[in-house]
Amino acid sequence: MGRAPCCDKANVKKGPWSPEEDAALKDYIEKNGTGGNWIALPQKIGLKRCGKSCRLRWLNYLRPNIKHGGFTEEEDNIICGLYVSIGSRWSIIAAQLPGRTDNDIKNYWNTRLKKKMMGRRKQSNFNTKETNGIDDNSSNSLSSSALERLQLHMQLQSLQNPFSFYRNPSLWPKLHPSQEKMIQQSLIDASNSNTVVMQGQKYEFDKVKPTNIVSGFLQQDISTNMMNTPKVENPLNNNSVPFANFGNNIPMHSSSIVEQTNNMGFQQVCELQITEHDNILNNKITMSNYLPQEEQNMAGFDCFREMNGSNDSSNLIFWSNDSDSKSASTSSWDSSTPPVLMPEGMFHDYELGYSF
DNA sequence: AAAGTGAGCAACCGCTTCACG
DNA sequence: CCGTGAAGCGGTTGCTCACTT
Repeated sequence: MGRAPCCDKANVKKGPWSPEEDAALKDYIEKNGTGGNWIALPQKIGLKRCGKSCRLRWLNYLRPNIKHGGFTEEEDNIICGLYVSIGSRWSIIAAQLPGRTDNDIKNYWNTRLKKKMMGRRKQSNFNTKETNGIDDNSSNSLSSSALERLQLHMQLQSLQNPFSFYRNPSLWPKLHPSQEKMIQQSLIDASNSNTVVMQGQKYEFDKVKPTNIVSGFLQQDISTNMMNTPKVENPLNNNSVPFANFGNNIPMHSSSIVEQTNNMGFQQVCELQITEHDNILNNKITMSNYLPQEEQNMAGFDCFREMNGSNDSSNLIFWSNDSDSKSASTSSWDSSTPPVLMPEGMFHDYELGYSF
């Protein structure tokens, strides 16, 4: 016995909207608003449509200032970056792209952007697949989304061979042996050099440095586990980061994804995401870099959580501070307080970052 | 020219979350 | 605190159209 339907399914029209229906809905809402009740709306207008259908049509198509198609490279970068970071939370991603709807972004990702990304992945992954003998089916326990993000992350990691947590298994969640093998192979691949060039800068692996723990994250002493601290040979662009907040400690990344991905190439953004993951997993930053506070407890690295085979976030050592789990739904497009990436709040969780 | 195929996208479905009495 | 209805959300479906065989 399921719940009652929201409308009389027999008497509502389904399928594509006609121009007349569009005009009626648009005209009514522009004059009277939604009245806070979508279910009652079609009756008032005289439309034989479900209220949910009206809402969807308005939000995704009729609403003013909606953009369709023609995604820019910058938008690609933002979507890519946020997808790797927070997964398929389309409403949150859409909130960072004015004029874009979650449905549009979802479709765009599923039909084009993912292929673009995976295309790079496949190309560069061809050789390592030949030699490492790891069966793709070994990761069946992961959801496709989580696996996809993990693969993207790892592949991009091995592409650029950066310093990262992959050399530091003690910080990992518990994995299935096959998953562990898969990741460790990536480490081997990445271990040939102690120098890496990222975003036009050369980084060099250096001695281990202790780092403070950021509030809300790992409650263990990671000083002995910390990854080698990258040495920045060329100064970062001071215009992009409020360095004054950190004294001599300079975080690897600058402000928000939105700001940072401007003028970046696709690959560069993905590199950035690797760095972001590394920083988070090394407890240097928190999700506040991406999400408003109320989102942070929700938007974890679900792929790792899934790998751990549990929804219990307490099982992950780097996943804590579960006190407030307000829903993501406050982030919807038509919310009165849409979430935005707030540059001024970006760094409040930093305590120490990378040092020269 | 017709049939087959696949990409793109609008819309739907059903579950979750929120708000309110 | 609980129950209920509405809104929000993400996954999925199915239609259309362009391209290929």
